[in-house]
Amino acid sequence: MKNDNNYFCESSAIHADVVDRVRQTMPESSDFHNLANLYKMFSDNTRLRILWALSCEEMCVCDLAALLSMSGSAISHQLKSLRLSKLVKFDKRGKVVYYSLADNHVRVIFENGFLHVIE
Amino acid sequence: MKNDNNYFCESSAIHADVVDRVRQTMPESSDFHNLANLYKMFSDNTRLRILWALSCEEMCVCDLAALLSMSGSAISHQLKSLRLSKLVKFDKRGKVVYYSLADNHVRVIFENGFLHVIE
DNA sequence: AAAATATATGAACGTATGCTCATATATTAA
DNA sequence: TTAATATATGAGCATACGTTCATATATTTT
Repeated sequence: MKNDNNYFCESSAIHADVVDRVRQTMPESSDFHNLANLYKMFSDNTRLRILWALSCEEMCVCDLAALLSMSGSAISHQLKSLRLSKLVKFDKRGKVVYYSLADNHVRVIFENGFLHVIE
Repeated sequence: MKNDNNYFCESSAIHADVVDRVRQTMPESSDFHNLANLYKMFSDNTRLRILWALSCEEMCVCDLAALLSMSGSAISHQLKSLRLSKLVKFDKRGKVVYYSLADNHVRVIFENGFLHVIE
């Protein structure tokens, strides 16, 4: 017989003490949500290269499109995500919009990531 | 008239010097690929909570299912991804499989992430 | 004012992703 | 040996995501 409890393993949770202990120190749900969204920005090749480029120098949309051999539209869409996540800031000068990193956290996150990847 | 060059902004790349400079220091394509895949593991709420739980204590599939109120199947599928990414290791004792973090890099990545999220 | 340029954005489309469900395998218990 | 338990896995499905395309807006150039 398959009842609801089966799915949640309650009738047989092998280490209730472990589960309880971990549960009590769990960060808030919203923290995980925010963290997942932050890492999502780093989980796409295009966004990753954009962030890396901006960690070198301020660049406009057209520069980024040329650097990555992609359409300005694709770059612009990704920049919108990065803006919404507050990872980049921009400065419009004439008809050109210059993007740069919002703060240095991004650089730190990069460094740690590369450390792990290179091993 | 719309030609191929339009899409790559070559005819008008506003700052060819900047683009060239950044291009020359670009990491290899495979590095970005690996890094994106690493962060992808951290970009999902379920995986993030699994990793966090395992950063506290070694846990079996059933424990994790109970902790996160999810099916063992869902947990098992995610653990497979984490295994393939070499972020977790496991130890089968009897019919129970105990999972734990593969190394301490995961903890470091977590700490940096939370720092940014909390601000 | 009209044309050209840089960027932004909504819709559409194909692909990737995460979960469920059914089922398989391995181990222990009866 | 048979039943029960813990985990793994493939197929299917609904949703999310990233790019293209068409088009809009803002600014500069002619």
